[in-house]
Amino acid sequence: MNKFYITTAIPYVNAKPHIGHALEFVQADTIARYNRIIGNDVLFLCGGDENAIKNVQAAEKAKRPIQEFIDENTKCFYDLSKKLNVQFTVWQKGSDSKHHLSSQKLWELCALAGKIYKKRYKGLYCVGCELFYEKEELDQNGECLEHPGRKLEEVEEENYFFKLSDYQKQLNELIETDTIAILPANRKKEMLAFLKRGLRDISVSRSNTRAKNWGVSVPGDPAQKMYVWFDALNIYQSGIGFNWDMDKYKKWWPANLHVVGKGILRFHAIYWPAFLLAAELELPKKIFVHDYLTVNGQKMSKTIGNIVDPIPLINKYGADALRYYLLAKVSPFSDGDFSEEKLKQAYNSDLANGLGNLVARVAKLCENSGFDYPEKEKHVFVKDSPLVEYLEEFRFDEALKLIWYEISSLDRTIQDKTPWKLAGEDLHETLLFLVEELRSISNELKPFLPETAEKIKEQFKGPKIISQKPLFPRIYTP
RNA sequence: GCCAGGGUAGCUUAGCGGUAGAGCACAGGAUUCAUAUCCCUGCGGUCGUGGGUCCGACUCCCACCCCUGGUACCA
Repeated sequence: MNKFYITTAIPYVNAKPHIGHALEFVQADTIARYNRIIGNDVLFLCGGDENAIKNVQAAEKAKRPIQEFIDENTKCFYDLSKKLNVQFTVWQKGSDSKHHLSSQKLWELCALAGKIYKKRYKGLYCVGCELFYEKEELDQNGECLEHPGRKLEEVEEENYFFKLSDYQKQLNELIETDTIAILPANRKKEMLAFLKRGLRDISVSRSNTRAKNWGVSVPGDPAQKMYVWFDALNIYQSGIGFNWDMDKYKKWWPANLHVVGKGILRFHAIYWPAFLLAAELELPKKIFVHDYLTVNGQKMSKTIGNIVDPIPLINKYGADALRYYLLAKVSPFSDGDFSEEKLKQAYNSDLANGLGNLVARVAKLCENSGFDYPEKEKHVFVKDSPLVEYLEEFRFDEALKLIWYEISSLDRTIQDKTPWKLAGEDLHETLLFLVEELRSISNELKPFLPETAEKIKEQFKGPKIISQKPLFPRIYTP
């Protein structure tokens, strides 16, 4: 049995989850479930990036105590995962003291290796945003886009820096040779292009004042907090015991797969491996980079007010319906679009008329026949089969297309054999074939639509098969 | 600005030198085991725009337009 350690990105908890988070959860869960089915020992981690300054700002805006605000938002993400049947094994909070100690250990290892040093940093600071900006990021008046009319201050601060520049050659080699594999290939090229331009050292700490005294303290310097990414990435290690249960850590590290959105690839492909190299720890094996969801062709944004909350959709259509949409109708390697209209369409044509109707008609035929259908075990994830290849390449859309082709083939077979006109051995043989095919389909659906797969399995396990209420009742109203 | 990827029927997309394929949606027909379902047939494309190469281009070359991402110490 091989171990398989998979992570999603650690969501920011400054706001409630949206449908984009659901996309990543479901993609990663499908990979995790697939690995469990083929017999791997799986650990599936998510958590909350709770130490970012933006969380503090969001809490202040909401006039709430920080910890309370964060705990509440974190719970929303956790609840979403539950509602989507996403089976995380570990949920690591960034505000957890174990995580703090673990991150301090990582820092100490980097410092011990001589890769962290102190330097004065001078930059243009926007008090409104509480962020530093580069000159190129500002408008023609030299003011930040969010706060026009407000002058930026030149702030000088002493920070700790990480010697990222030492790792350019090594990282290039690691990515080039797929020692750290980045999928799809154009994302790998993007990172190689980034490396080619040369790496600068990065600041990895903030003054307590600037961090609003929130976050992980720098070891040996209580006046400074860690740069959020330094500790956020380390959630992948702190969640599995780094510096608090080393046996557990040794069992699971390194990560076999990080699932991330395209916007945070650099942190995972460049910074994270560099920190680990400095600390002389092992490196993640693979990074799967998905794109984003638009809504009705528009980018989701608070300003436009088109953020889609997945919870009501799950309540209305069911977790598997949303899972189906996100996996089958969104291309994993390019931006996909979401609208409730499209979800409803996919629900009615593919789930209600397709899978659901097929299940209903076969069940009724079996019930009417009065025959027995003894259960047989069958493996569907056969090495080198197209379905497995699609799964290994994260082509969930193609994988489901394949399964839906089988569904419509079965419908055609039924049409062709007209079992309602048959009797005796002819009928039994035909129905046995249909039942076996349906059992295969339910097995194949397990990583994608776990609840539905289970229902079909139960209904068709035999020996007696009877009709039950529809899996996906058709939806007529808007 | 520069770099990478993309623009194919209403929607999602396959094809990447030899008279455009699929699914959904839509229209008609047939059937009744089934969730007004399923099955069959049909409708629907000057393949982003303008040039060029070639006997022949969605497919190769050039220019331009639009979309997405990257272009670091914001996430």
